[in-house]
Order: sequence, then C-alpha cells, then structure tokens
Amino acid sequence: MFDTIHMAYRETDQIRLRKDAVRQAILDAAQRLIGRGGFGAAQMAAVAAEAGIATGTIYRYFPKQADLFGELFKAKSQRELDAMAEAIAAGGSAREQLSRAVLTFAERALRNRRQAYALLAEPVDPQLEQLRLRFRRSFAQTLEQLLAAGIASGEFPAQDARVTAAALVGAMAEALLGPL
Amino acid sequence: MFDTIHMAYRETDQIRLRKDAVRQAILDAAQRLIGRGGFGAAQMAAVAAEAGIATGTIYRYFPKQADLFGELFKAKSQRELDAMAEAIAAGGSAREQLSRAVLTFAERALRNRRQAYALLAEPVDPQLEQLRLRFRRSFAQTLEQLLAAGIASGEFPAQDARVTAAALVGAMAEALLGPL
DNA sequence: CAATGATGTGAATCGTTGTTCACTTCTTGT
DNA sequence: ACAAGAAGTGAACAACGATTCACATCATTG
Repeated sequence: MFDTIHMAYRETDQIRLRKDAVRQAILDAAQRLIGRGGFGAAQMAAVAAEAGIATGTIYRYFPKQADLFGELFKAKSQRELDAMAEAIAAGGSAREQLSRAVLTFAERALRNRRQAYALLAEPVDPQLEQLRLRFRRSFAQTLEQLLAAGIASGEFPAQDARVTAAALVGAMAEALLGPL
Repeated sequence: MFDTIHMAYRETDQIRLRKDAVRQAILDAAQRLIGRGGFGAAQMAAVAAEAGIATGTIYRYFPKQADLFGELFKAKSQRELDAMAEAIAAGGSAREQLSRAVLTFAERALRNRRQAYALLAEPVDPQLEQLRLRFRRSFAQTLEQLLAAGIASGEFPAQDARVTAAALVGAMAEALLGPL
C-alpha cells in the first residue's frame, strides 16, 4: 500500500513553455479578431476557433472574458500612450510638442482604424469601460503636463490646463470618429 | 341571420383620448426611469411597472423598444439643439455667440446630469447610437456655421470649420464626462 | 506500466431582456 | 343583453453569448 505512493506530475519547463504558447495564441487570436471586427467580433467561441482550441480552454487561462479583453486593452492603450509620450519627449517648443502629440495620436489611429474605434468608442461592458476611462484620463494628464509647462513659460495663455486637456482628448476622439 | 349584423365598435373620442393618455404615460414613465438611471434602467418591464400597465401593453403603442427610446431620444436631443440655436440667435460677435453656445450646452447638461450622460455617452443599441451620431453631427453643423461666419468676418483665423466644429463637440462632451 | 494530477474538450446550462400571443376585459352599436 | 372588435394582460418564449463541468486526454514519476 505505502510502496505505491507516486509523487507523479509536477510542472516541467516543457509544459510551462507550451502553456505560455497557448496563452499567447489566445491573445493573438483575440487581437486578430478585434483588429478585424472590434470586440464584438471576438466572442469566446470565435476566439477559440481562431486559436484552434476549444472554448473551454480559454477559461483555463482567463477566468472571464473581461480579463482577456482587459489585458489586450491595456497593452494596446499603453502602446498609444507611450507613443504620445515619445512624441512629446522629442522636445521643441510647447506648441511643437503639442502639435506632434496630437498628430501622432491621429496618425496612429488612422493607420489602424478598426482598433482605434475599438479602443476609443466601441460599446463595451462596464469593466472595460472603466479601463477606457482610466486611459482617457492618462492621455489627458499627459497633455495637461504639457499645457501646464507651456502656460508657465508664457507660451500659452493662462487657462485651466485640466479642462483644456480633457477637451483636447475629446476633440481628438470626436474628430476621428468620422473617419473611423 | 342578416338582421343580427352589428356594426359594433369604432374608435370614439373617449377612447382616442385614453389611448393618447396611455401613450403619454408610457413616455413619461420611461423618461422618469431614464432620468434616474439612464436607458439601462428603462427595461420594458420596468417602464410598464412605472406606468402602471402590463408589459405587453407597451407593444400596443411602440412596436420595438428602440422606437420608444428613439422618440424620447429625439425629443430630448432636439430640445438641447434648439437651446443652443437660441443661444446663438441672441446675437453679438461670433466669439460671444460661440461662448454662449458652449456655456448653454454645458449648463443644461450639468443641470440634468443623468439625462446628459444618457444622451451623450451611455452605451445604447445600434439604432439609438445612429440617432446619437446624427445629433452630434447636427450640433457640429450648428457650430460649423457659426465658425464659418466668424472666419468670413475675420474674427477667427482661417481654419477647417468642419474639423473644428467636430472637435468642439468632442471637447464639450469629454470635458463634461468627468462631472457626469 | 500504473498512478496521479494537470490540461483540453465542447455540448449543455445559465442569465438576461426584449418580444410574442392566447386569453381576458372593456367599449360600442343594435 | 349581445355580438363584434379593440385594448389590456403577463406568463411563456426566443435569442444570444458567456460560462460551466463531467469527461477525455496527456505528461510525469516511481
């Protein structure tokens, strides 16, 4: 009885690698579908089919759809935020920085319209909407800093930088809504 | 056989009045619920309960939920559009007109926040989203005319009035999103 | 190979709302 | 009172996609 105890199974590197690959395959599949048809096209069954696995398998890696979407949403939004920050970091006058920031945002959105629409305006469930709001605030804060610097240096007239920043974010989004 | 033919029933004024009252009661009930919790709180069953009638009765008056919502959406949005037009019609310089237009919009939104959120940003089904887009365009067109006049008179610098108008609409909406 | 424990599966289930419809109730004209 | 037709009812239904779960399969170690 006691000599048949088996400490069988523990995760090996081989398995860990495969699991990472599956996880990535799910993310990639979802990304492809979102890139083509927005979040609406990325139903769990469709993602599974695109990834070549069963629906249930997704749930071994992401407890909820919102977790899967959230991870992608964060990654993509963060990339846009970084791109804008980089555009600003390139230096120049506040006016030049602001111009580059807005232009960068718009150009990148127009280069990947479906994704931009998904990130900016597509109806999503509350959990994602929360994320979207947070990122909008991040964009606004980035612009707000820039504005504040411009105001301090006298390059921009005195104004409420926070409101102006929010207005800029809204203006960019709305002006892009047509083309998207 | 033939002497028992009854031309019974035809709509009388009494009935027409009652039907109008029921229809209005449905609209009022929906408006109250939307004013308290947005479109999401105005499920058909809830509207019926609020109006004191059965769910099915609503469908005697509105074939689809979107028809009910659409009628309210149009009425409310049109009122806001009219208010903005009135603010502009009060005259003055282009700058003054623009200032009044934006101020009017913001003040009215802040006075009825839940409704403003419902009209501006709450996730809704595609048919309503279409309406929202159309009204956003109407607002933009109103502002665009104003901008064009200001540019023609040399009061505003030369610019693409259409883009600026869309940006203004977006800026107003986004800047209000925080308070809402 | 056997035992163990994990991962993979996908059909069935669940939850949520809008919508329907067979039936009841009411109104009208004879 | 009665027949005809309309309005009112609300429980049942439909649609849709996320989520579950009992089962199959695979990997690991003694």
